Amino acid sequence: MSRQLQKLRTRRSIIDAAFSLLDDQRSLSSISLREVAREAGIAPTSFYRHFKDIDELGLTLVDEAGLALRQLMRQARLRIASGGGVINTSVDTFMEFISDNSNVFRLLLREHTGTSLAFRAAVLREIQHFNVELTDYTMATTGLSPKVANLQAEAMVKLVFSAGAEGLDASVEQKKILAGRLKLQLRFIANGALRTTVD
Amino acid sequence: MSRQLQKLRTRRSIIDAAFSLLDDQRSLSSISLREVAREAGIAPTSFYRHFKDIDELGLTLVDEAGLALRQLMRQARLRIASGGGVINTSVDTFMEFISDNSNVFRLLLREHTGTSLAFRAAVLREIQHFNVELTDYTMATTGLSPKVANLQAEAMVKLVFSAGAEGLDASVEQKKILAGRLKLQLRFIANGALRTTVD
DNA sequence: TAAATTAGCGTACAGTTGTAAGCTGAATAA
DNA sequence: TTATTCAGCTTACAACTGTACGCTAATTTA
Repeated sequence: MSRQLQKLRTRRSIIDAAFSLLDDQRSLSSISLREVAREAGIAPTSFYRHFKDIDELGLTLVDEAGLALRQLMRQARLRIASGGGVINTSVDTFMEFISDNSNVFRLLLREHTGTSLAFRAAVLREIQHFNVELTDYTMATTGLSPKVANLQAEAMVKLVFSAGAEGLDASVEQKKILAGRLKLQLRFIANGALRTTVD
Repeated sequence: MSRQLQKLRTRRSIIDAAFSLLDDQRSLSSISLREVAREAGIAPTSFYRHFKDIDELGLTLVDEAGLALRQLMRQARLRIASGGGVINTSVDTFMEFISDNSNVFRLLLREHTGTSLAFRAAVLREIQHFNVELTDYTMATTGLSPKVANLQAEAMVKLVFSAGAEGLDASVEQKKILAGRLKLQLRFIANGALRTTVD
């Protein structure tokens, strides 16, 4: 087998090993290099052939998680096009995502308020993507001013992420209730933004 | 000096030591018993005379942090009584709090999404206090239905905490901007809740 | 084919961790 | 006064950490 390909595969197995360790009891700052290496089936020192640090691996994981979320958004946009309502479709898509990729979302959630400045910044960048896209969408569909559209988008993204956090630990029925409540809260904001005078 | 008193003092110095270690780079799960003991000026094993675990200390810290926040709310209520608007006064009081007690708020924020189920539950209880009190207040002052009042309160608390998180890393000017934006977003919700039909 | 590169390994070390065991001296109780 | 209690200490140990160093074997290059 080609050397390059093998290296890529090992790298992937390190990344996968790390994700699998990030359950609801572990965070990036609490997994050790040796533990990741063990899970990936390599010697501790071999780790360094792929990443300078555990931190470099961490940033890679945040990037991958952000990418997965952005792909989710594209998917949601497709579903919106085929009817169902923006809020409904977006919330449902999002809730599906956190159920199917709980460790991925958990990583973003955890590191958003975590102990590493670099990780926090990386997660914030990903969230900013959401804010920008939702702001643009809002301006295009409602004609709200940039300022109001941005405030609305930011508030909505915060509520969605916050509900997602609750959803991680919730049962299926609880998630349904949660999604219903979230949709109403988002409508509050949408309706309120239309009628609130700014400045 | 009395033995009892001395024990209480040592206990306090352990708690204070722990809080002082919880800066923006450390969380409960990353501070060690030995480190806390070192900071408190006692031998590592003496720690056990006061707490069974590092976890027991952690729960104590969360309780103290929650208490501090509840005291803050009382203070805010007093200020509201003397005029200025509910949202304005509450946000300003809250922002002052996170500036003056950043490590206390950071603890709640961190453990809210942290790796310990017990800590997450403890923080959630504290947040629930906020939701309940704000729900009651909203029903009393606006006459909204319990359901809508609760949805509104929950959304508001989430936005406030989320803005608080951003405020921790922000400069004074940034905090002002943040507070202004938060106030507008809370008005969106307040206005929206009044006008959104539920069910 | 011969030489160079390199992914992965084994060994090793110093530093940290939690905590068990037992001692000491001072505050308290009798 | 004498006996008891107990907060805090010292010492000790096994488990774990990150990572430096040098070797091996196989792929890649010349």
